[in-house]
Amino acid sequence: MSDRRAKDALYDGLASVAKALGSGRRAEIVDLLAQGERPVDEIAAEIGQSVANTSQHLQHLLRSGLVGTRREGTRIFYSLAGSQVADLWLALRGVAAEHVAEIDRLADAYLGDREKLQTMSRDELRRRLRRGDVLVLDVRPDAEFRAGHIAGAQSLPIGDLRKRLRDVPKDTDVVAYCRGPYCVYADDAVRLLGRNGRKAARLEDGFPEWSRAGLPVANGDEPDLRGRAPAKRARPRSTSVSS
Amino acid sequence: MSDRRAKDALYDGLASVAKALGSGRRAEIVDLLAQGERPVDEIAAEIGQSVANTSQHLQHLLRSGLVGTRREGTRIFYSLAGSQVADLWLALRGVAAEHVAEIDRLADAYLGDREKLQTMSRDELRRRLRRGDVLVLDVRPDAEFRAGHIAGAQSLPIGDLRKRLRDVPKDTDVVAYCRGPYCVYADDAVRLLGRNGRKAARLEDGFPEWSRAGLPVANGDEPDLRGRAPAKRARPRSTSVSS
DNA sequence: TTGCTTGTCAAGTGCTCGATTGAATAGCAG
DNA sequence: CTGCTATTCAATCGAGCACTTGACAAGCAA
Repeated sequence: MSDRRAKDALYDGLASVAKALGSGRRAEIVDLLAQGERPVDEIAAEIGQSVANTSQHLQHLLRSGLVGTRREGTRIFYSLAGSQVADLWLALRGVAAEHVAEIDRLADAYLGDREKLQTMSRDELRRRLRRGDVLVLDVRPDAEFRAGHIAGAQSLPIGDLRKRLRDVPKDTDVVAYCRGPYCVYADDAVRLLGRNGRKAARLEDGFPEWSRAGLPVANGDEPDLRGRAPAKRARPRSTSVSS
Repeated sequence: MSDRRAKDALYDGLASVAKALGSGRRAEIVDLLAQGERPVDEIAAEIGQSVANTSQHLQHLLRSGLVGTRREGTRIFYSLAGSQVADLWLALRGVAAEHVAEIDRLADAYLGDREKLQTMSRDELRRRLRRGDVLVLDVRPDAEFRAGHIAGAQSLPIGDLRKRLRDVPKDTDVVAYCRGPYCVYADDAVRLLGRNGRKAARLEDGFPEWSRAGLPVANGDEPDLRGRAPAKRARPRSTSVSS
C-alpha cells in the first residue's frame, strides 16, 4: 500500500459523487433534471422544499460536478452535466429496484395500485410507432416535452388532459408516458382515459430511458393534438395520429 | 404532488444506495469486491482499517443490498450482489473521472507519474491476444486471478514478480493489468519489467472493465508462467506464451 | 434612484455518521 | 468442556449534514 493517505483521498473523491446523490432531495433533483434544464424556483416547487434549501442542494450538486448552470436574466437554469450523469442515475435506480427489498414497498406506497393498468414495453411501442397505429401522449409538463420527447409523440400535459379529452380519439390505441417508472403522471392519464372510454396503456418507463436506449427522439415545438398557439381556439376535432 | 411524504420516502430509499457508496472506505470495498469475493479480515487489511470498523461498513453495504455473504466455517466471504452493482460502481467512477476536476489531481498524487509508462487499450490487447504475439500478465493477488481473469493471461502476482523475473521472456511484448485504472500494481510491474530489459506495457484499465465489455474471461487455476504447485521448484525457463 | 424578482450566503439546531474501544457471539479443534 | 479464531455488537464521541431563518447580491423595470 504505497501511500495510504493518497489512496484514501482518491477514494474519498470518488465517493463524493455518491454522496451528492446520497440525499433523497438531491436524488429527486437529478431525476427531475434528467427531463431537461429547470430554473431554481421550479425545482424547489417540484421537490417541495424552500428555495433557499433547494439552492443549497443545487450548489452541492454543482460542486460535485453533476450539474451545470446557465444564466438567463435573473433566472438560473440547472441541468445535468452530461449523459453519463443520467446513466449513473439510471444505474443507481436499477440497483435499488433490483437489490433493495424496501424499494418495492415504498414504490407501491407512492404509486398506489398499478396492477390494473395496461402497460407497454419500449420495444413494442417502437414497433407500433413504426406501424403508425398508436397515439403516443407525452403527459409531462410542456417544458419537458419541448426539451425532448419520443419522436412522434404529442404533448398533452396531465393538467390539461381533462379539459382536452375530446381531442383524444376513441378509436385509436393510446400510450401515455412521462418521466420514468416512478412518475405518476402517466398512471393518472391512463386511469382518466380508461374511465372515458379510451383504450389507454402506460409505457413501462419514461423518456430518459427511451432516450438512453438510443430510440428516436425529437425536441422543440411540434404540432400537438390541436394547434399549439394559445391565441388559437381549439378546433372541433383534429389531428389524430395518421403517420 | 399526490403524496409528498411517500414520494420523499421513495427517493430517500433510492438515495440510500448512493449513501452506501458515499464513504471512501466503502467505495474502496466495492472496488475491491469487484475483483471477487473476500473474507472480512482481508478486506480490512486492504482498506487499512480495523476489522471491527470494516465489519460495520460491510454491514452497511449488506443492508443496502450492494453485497452478499457466504459462510465457510468461521470465515464469512463478502461479494458484490450482482453485475449491476459492478456496473453502478464503474458508472460512478466514470462520472467522477469525467466531471470532478479534483479526481485528476488526487489520482496523480496517488499513482505518481504515469506519463512515461506505455499503455495499451482493450481493443488493441484483444487483437494482439488473437494474434498470440503478446504475454499478458495478471499481477493481482493469486485469489483474484482465480476468481476471474482475462482469457489467456498468466498469473504473476506483483509480490512475486521480482523473484520470478527470469520467467518473463525478453523477446516477447508483455502487457500487465490489475484491478483497474486506479490500481498501482500494473504500474509497478511495468516499471520493474522495463528496468529489466522487457518490453512492457500496461492495460489502460483492469479486469472488471474487460469483463464488463464482454471480452473473453476465464477463471480457476490455469497453468501459469512456470508450474503452479508450490511443491515444484521453478524450472529453468519455460512456457512463454505460444498462442 | 426605488422596487421587485430570483437566487445565494451565513449562522444556528437537531440528527446522523464514521471511527474507536471493549465486550459478545458463532464455529471449530483439542 | 476449554480455548482459539473470525466476526459482530454496543457504547461513545466528535464531525458533518439537512433544513430553517434572515440577510444579501444580481439583474431588470419603472
